[in-house]
Amino acid sequence: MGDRLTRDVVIDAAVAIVESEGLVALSMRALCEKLDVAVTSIYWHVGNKEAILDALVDRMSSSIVTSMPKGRTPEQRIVSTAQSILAALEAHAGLVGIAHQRGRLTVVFAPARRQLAIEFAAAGLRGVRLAEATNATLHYVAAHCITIGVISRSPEQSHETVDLWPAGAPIDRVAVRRLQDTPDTDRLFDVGLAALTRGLIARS
Amino acid sequence: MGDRLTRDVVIDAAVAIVESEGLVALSMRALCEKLDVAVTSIYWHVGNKEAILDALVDRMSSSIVTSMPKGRTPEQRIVSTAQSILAALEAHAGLVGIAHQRGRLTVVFAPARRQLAIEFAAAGLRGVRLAEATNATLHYVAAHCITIGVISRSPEQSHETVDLWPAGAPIDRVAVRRLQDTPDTDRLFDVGLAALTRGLIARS
DNA sequence: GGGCAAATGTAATGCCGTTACATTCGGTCG
DNA sequence: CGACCGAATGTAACGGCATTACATTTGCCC
Repeated sequence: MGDRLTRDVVIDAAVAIVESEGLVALSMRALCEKLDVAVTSIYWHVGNKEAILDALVDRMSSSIVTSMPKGRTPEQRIVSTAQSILAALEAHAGLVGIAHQRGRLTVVFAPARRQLAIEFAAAGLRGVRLAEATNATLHYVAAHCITIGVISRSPEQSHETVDLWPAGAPIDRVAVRRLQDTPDTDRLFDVGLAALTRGLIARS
Repeated sequence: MGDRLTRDVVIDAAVAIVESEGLVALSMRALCEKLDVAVTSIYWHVGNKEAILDALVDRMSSSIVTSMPKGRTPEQRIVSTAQSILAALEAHAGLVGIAHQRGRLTVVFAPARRQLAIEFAAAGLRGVRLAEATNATLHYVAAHCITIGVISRSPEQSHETVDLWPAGAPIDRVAVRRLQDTPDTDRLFDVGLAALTRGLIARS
């Protein structure tokens, strides 16, 4: 009975719910039930569900630390940085979409953006090209995260296979087989990232 | 009074709602109100809201036509194909996310996937590398579409500017200024796409 | 102890998807 | 023609959601 409700307590409970049952399970009712408190108390302390989501994004933002990039060449360090961002974001997969919706992903990315820009500069890029390369890389990572998040929220994928190569096609059998089954998304990310940085660094 | 309700009529109305007021406005109640019919009639003819969404995705799938790729080099044709997919999907921006959730985006992409694979093959790629390049490019386009869709559904962006370069930084002033303000997403897509294809085609 | 604001609770409103049940309509068959 | 039966539609609810008007309690200060 001595325990007074605090904004922090509410946010803690929200984090707990999201991390154990996912973002969809986060409702005001579930929250007040977990806290054994009336709904209105939450509104008193936090205000809104929007405010709760904002607070969750804040928590995520501050808990994300991007490790130092590894590698000898700028290209390696760029890839390393992007991968470390991805790893950091994947730990809070459900929240990335929300953070993005509120334009907060930019803030979360700030250190990584700085790091990437330095590495692209070290690779010889300047001015507009430097800025565009940095932003394109960040956009690549962000888009991948959000896409994965959207996938993970859906219950079952249909996976209907479409036969692309009925007749004798101008593509070898190995490629055809690989094109049929659904690809590994992580692998896809790495392949794309490597190609993207290579293409960005290369002279126009 | 002679007009009997049909599945097609329901789907038509659903399309109309989505195209005029967006996907969020599509509720069973809004639908039956537009049709001047009881809710249960919709359930009788279509079944579910899930079924309605599926039907919408089907409509989108069949209405998407990817134009012939333009350009002389394979690289140009790959970029052209990806851009034409993007344009086709952006016409139905709201539905892309749903299609993706149900794994239907793969089906929608089928012709484009074929086209891309042929062009990558023309660029000299074979086997696993060919398949991976194709999938990575498609994933790039899809992820961008979904990301844009997520953005467009949010009311207002925060756009809080983070000052990245307080002290004398190893980056030129032009780049810094460009890195400060929020970039144009379409431009970002094009820059990334060009670099991605260049990097994918280049020898390992 | 009185008063006052902070904190919490009760109970409602209006959305949403969905469904149990009653009703009407249209055609077929005796 | 009229009974019948299933297809089609309507009524009215259920449970869940976010939110809020209003009453009530609690804790603290004077």
